[in-house]
Amino acid sequence: MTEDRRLAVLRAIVEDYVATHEPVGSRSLVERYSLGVSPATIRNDMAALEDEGLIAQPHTSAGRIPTDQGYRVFVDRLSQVKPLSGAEKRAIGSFLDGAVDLDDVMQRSVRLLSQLTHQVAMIQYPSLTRSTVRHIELVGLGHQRVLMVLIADTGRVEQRVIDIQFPISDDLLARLRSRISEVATGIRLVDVAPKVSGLVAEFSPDERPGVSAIIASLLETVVERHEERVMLAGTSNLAAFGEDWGGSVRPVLEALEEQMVLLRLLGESMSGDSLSVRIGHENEVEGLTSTSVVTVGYARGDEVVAQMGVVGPTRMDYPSTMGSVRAVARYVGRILTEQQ
Amino acid sequence: MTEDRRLAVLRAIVEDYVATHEPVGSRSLVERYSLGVSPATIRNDMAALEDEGLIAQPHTSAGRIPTDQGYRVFVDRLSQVKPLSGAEKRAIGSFLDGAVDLDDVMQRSVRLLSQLTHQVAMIQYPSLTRSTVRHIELVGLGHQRVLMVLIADTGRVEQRVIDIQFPISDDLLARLRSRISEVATGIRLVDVAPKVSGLVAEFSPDERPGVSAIIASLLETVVERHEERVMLAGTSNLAAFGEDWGGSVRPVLEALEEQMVLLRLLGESMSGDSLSVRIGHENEVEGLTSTSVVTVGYARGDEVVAQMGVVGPTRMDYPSTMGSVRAVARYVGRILTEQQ
DNA sequence: ACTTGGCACTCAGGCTAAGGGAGTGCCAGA
DNA sequence: TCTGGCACTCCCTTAGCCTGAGTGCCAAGT
Repeated sequence: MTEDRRLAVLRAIVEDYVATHEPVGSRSLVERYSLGVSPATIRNDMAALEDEGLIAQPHTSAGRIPTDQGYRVFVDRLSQVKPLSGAEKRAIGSFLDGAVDLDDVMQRSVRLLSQLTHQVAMIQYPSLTRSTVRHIELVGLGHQRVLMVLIADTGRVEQRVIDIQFPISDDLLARLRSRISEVATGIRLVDVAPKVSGLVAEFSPDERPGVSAIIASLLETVVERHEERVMLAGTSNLAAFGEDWGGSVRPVLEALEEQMVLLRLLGESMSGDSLSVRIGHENEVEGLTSTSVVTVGYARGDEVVAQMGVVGPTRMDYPSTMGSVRAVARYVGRILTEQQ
Repeated sequence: MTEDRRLAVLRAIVEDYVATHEPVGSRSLVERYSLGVSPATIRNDMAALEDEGLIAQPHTSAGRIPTDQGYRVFVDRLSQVKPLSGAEKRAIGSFLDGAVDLDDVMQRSVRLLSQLTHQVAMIQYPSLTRSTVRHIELVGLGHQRVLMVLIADTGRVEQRVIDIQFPISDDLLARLRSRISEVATGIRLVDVAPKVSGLVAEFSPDERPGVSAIIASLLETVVERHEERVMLAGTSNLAAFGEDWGGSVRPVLEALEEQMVLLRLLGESMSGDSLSVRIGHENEVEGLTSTSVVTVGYARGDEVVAQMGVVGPTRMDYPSTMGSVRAVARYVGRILTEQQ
C-alpha cells in the first residue's frame, strides 16, 4: 500500500534529520533506510508529503526537513515511547534515592532530567491545592508580626511572615493555632478556605481583627503567589543547539526566565499523567514557538500532584525524550509516595 | 607630561572600545577625543602601552583593544564610579519598596540589577553565620520526624525536616524548644554551636539520643548546605554579547548554573562593603576567565551581611556598572535595616 | 496505476582573485 | 619630543566560477 510507504518515508526523514541535523534528500534516504524502492519513487512521495504540509525545503535543490505538522504526525502515529536502558534506570534510582527533603528531590530530579535529555528541564513543585494539610504552625515574633508555617502532606513547607496592625497575645495565638489545626489538618487545601473562614466568628469581637488578618493571609498564601513554584535546570544545553531558532538563544532564555511562562507551559497540559507533547507553533508562548515541550504529570499515590518536563528544539529525539521524562516522573512519584 | 597623555590614550581606548566593540586605531582616536596631538604621536604612545601589556592588537594592521591589565589600570586609576541619574534612583526605590518579605527583596533586587546593567546579576542571601537568632521552633510531625524552623534577624527563614531514629514526646520537644530558645535567641548564629551543644547534658540519659539528633541537625543546618543561598537573574543578557567569549555562551552558562561557583565568585571578595572588580583572568573560575565580575557587600545596620553583583563581558562599562551595583546594594541594605 | 531511469535545471557553499581600506612602524625633519 | 610622509601588512568584502547534491518532470517499463 502506497500510503504506508509514504509514512515510512516521513518517519525516515524525521529520524534522519534528528540524527544529522541536515536536510535529507531522496538518494541518501534509500541508501540509509531499506525502503525497497528507487530515489525517484521517494521523490514522488516527498512531493506528496510536501503537499500535505508535513515536510518542507529550506530552499530549492536542498533536501527536505520535517515541519511542525510532520513532527506531529511522527509523534502521534509513527513512533513509540522508547523505554530507558537498564543502566539509565539504575542511574535514576541511585541519583534520586539520596534525596533528603522535597527541595532536594525537586532539584535532583530536574538536574537528572536535563542530563538525560541534554535539554532544559523543568519541574513544578507539588501543587498546594492538590495537597492536604499536615500541620499548621503560628509563631509570634513580637512587633505585631506572626510567622505562619504550613506543611503539606507532599512535604512542601510554606512559610510566611504576617504583619498585623493589631497586637495579638500569645494565648490568643495558641488558641487560634489549635483551632485552625483541628479544622484544617488532614483536609485538602482547596477545601480549607470555607472551613477556616468560619472560625472568625468563634472569637470575641476585640480579637477578631487580628484573627481575620491572620486567616486572610493564610488563605492568600494558599491560593496565590507562592502557590506554584517551578524549578529549572540545564539552560546551558540551549547553547548546544544554538543556531536552531533563528540564530539567537535570547528569546528562549527570556521566556524561560519568566516563572509565569513556565507555569503556563506546565499548566497547559493538565491532561492527567499521560505524556503531553507540544511542537513548535503549538506552543502559544512567544519566544518558544520554535521549541517543543514535553511534559507529564507525576503522582503521589494515585493522584497527579504536578507536572514536569523538558523544553528543547523541535528537532529533538522524541521517543527518547518522552521515555526519559516519563521514567523520571514515575520515579519521582514513587519517592513521593513512599516517603509518606 | 608624556606619561599623563599615555594614560589619557588608554582611557580613550577603553571608552571607545566599550562603546563600539571594535578595535580602535590612532586616527579615529584623535578624531573622537580631543587629545591635541597627531595620530603619529598616538601611535608611539600605543606602542608603549602595548609594551606595558595594557593593550593588544587582534592582528597586525588592526586597531588596539584593551587587555585585562588595561582594564585593570582603567578601573583603578582612570575612572570614577558613575552615580545613577535621579530617574534611575527613583526607579530603584519604587521597584524595591513594594517587597513584602526577604525572598521578595532578593528577587526584586537581582532582577532590577540585571535590568539596570543589562548583565547577569546575582545576590547572596544574608549570611546565616552573620545573623543572630530571632526565633527557633520545633514541631513534631509524627513518624519520628521533627520540623525545625529557624528565623534570623535578617528575615531569613530556614526550615528542615529531621528524621530521628528515636521516638520523642511532645513534652520533651517543648522543653527542648524552650531551652534552645532561651540559650540561642539573640546571639549570633556563629556562636550558637557551643551554647547549644552543652544542652544535651541537661536531659536524662534516655532522652539524650533524640535530643542530640535534633541538635546535631540544627548545627548542620546552620553551618552547612543551606547556609549560603544565591539567586540569579538576567541570564538572557548573555545572549546579547554572544560572540565575545570565543563564540559560545555555553561555558558561561554552565558556570553560572553551579551554585558553588556563584558562591565562590561572591565569596572571594569579602572585602567589606567596598566595590570589588575582578577582570578576565583574575577570575579563577574556569569558564569565566573572559568575563568580569563586579561585586559589593550590602549591610544590615552597619554590618555587611552578604554580597551581590553582576557578571558581564570584560568590555563592560565599568563606571556605570559599578554605580548600579553600589546603588542597589545600598538600597537593599537600607530596606533590610529599616524593616528591623 | 506505480515505478523507474534519464535529463535538464536550480542553487547553496566553497574556492580563488582582486581591491579597498584601515592601520601600523619607521624615519627624517622641525 | 612631536609630526608628516611613506611603504607595508592584512582583514574583509566583492565578484566570479565551479561543483555537487538535490529536485521536477517525462517517457518508458512492469
